[in-house]
Amino acid sequence: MKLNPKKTAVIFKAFCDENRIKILQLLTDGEKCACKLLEALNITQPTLSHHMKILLDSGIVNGRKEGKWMHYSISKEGLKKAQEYLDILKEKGE
Amino acid sequence: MKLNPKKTAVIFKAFCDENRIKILQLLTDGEKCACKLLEALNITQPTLSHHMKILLDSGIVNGRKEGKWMHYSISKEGLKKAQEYLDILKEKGE
DNA sequence: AAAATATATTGACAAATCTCAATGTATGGT
DNA sequence: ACCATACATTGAGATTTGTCAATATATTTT
Repeated sequence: MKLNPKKTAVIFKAFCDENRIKILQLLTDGEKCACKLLEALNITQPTLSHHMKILLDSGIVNGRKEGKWMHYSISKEGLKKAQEYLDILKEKGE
Repeated sequence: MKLNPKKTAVIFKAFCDENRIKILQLLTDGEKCACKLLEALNITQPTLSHHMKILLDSGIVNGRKEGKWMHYSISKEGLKKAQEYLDILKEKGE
């Protein structure tokens, strides 16, 4: 198997920033709205919004809008895909 | 389990640059010296050296010096650790 | 319709990252 | 000792990224 370098980099951008790791960690105990995440982090609302966009683009996080609220949760499929990509790097290509 | 945000980000920096993905992909079929990697990539030697340092720091790549040559290979332990970190993000914290 | 709330977008700035040319450091060969 | 080779380091420029204040949009409430 072969990875698309550009696409792969986009996926793993989810994990290469300190605040995004914190966000993902907060989401491990279930779906949370942006306002809850904001409370737990020492960043401003636009900064959170910026990180959430990157996380959505990576496919590691899902978003669901409900009224005024944006609910975010970890995408198991996204995580699974990321792990599969790491598996590909383990494969010995003959 | 809890992740250290800073350390985790350092590990995953290995995968969030296009050229580093290409490098990792080249290493999937076994150990290679820097000169071979350089041939295969459209970057200068200092740029390669820069990326290899990041890859070594991440623990995803091992380095072995033999005479004039630097041999790089994928660290299975490093990859395993990265996958374990992704597993932690899957865990539902009650 | 006006006000309030939750989030996104824009624009600006600072810091980090990527890249290269030039130079430095080992190591091996002559 | 000198030269060549393989790689690392330094320094500089360009791009990207992270951050914030200000503003915009969407939704609910009054």
